[in-house]
Amino acid sequence: MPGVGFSRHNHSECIRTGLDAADIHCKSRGLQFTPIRRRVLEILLAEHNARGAYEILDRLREEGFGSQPPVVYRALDFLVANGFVHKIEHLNAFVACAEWAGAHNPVFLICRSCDSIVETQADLGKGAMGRMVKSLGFLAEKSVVEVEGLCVLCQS
Amino acid sequence: MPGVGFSRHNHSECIRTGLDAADIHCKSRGLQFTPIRRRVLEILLAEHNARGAYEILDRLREEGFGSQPPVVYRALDFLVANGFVHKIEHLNAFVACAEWAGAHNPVFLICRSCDSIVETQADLGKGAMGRMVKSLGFLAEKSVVEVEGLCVLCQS
DNA sequence: AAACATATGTTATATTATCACATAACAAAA
DNA sequence: TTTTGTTATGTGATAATATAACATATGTTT
Repeated sequence: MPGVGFSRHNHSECIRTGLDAADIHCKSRGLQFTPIRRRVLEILLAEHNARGAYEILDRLREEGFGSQPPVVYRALDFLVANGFVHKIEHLNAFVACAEWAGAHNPVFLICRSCDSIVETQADLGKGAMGRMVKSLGFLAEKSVVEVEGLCVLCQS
Repeated sequence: MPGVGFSRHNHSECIRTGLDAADIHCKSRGLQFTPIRRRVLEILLAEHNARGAYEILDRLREEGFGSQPPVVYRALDFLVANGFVHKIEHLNAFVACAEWAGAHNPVFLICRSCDSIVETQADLGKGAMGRMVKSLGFLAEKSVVEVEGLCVLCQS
């Protein structure tokens, strides 16, 4: 299992941290972190790669949760809306947030060989890109940055 | 019709330039710029916004071309592979290339109000982002940058 | 003209996502 | 604690996006 920064790490930490952060966030805002939502997040936290909605749905079905598409899409909508999960548009798939700290501008590095995904940060509002956007008078609200290529491990 | 840089411009120029560039490119490489391919590019060049594959297919059908999905997807595949058209992943839609000059690293600014799209350039390989990617040892091959927000005209 | 490669026509199907409506669980107010 | 309103889930149907597979046609090279 490739990991954070495409390197080895104590992955059980990732899982616990992710679930705990969601727990706290929901509690503090009166949101319901229900079993389905928790389980979907847990499934996504299990590995640093993206999974399709129907792949997750299969898991839910096996485990006795509902088996219809809305079940998983609702949970994903909730998790995405609250920043626990991101959608990788390029793959029509979902990945657990790995940089759960404050507002962020995620950048995803997607390895086309092993499918692992690393989430990093980059404020596009700064630098050349920011100036260019500003010069066009565009008001940026949300950005999707997905870089496809080969991770360290897959280059050899 | 909002235009290049979300501003007024002689749009017929955009269309002619786009078609001519494709013509030349194909001729020089022995590629077939067939009626279907030309027409799909023309449809996309008609406005600076993205269109779904099935919307284009409807047009083709009305005009007497084939009416099945592969017809449009094949043409789009060809146009995307040759850089005349880009796919906007966030919208599952396609837009004509507006920066037809050399290899490029397109950045799309998508207005969520009027749906117009501006394509600009930004080499992510440079600056903070580039250093970060490099430090992870990631070999970037292709990038998708899509910024959603409000264009100048729609902010008032 | 023959052989090959490329493009199109067409049927079917896969994959991703949403709608609509009934029921259930939870939360706040009376 | 019942009522009331809101939020979440169950479920069937369908919409929207995309590809597989195979036959036919067109274009290109020899």
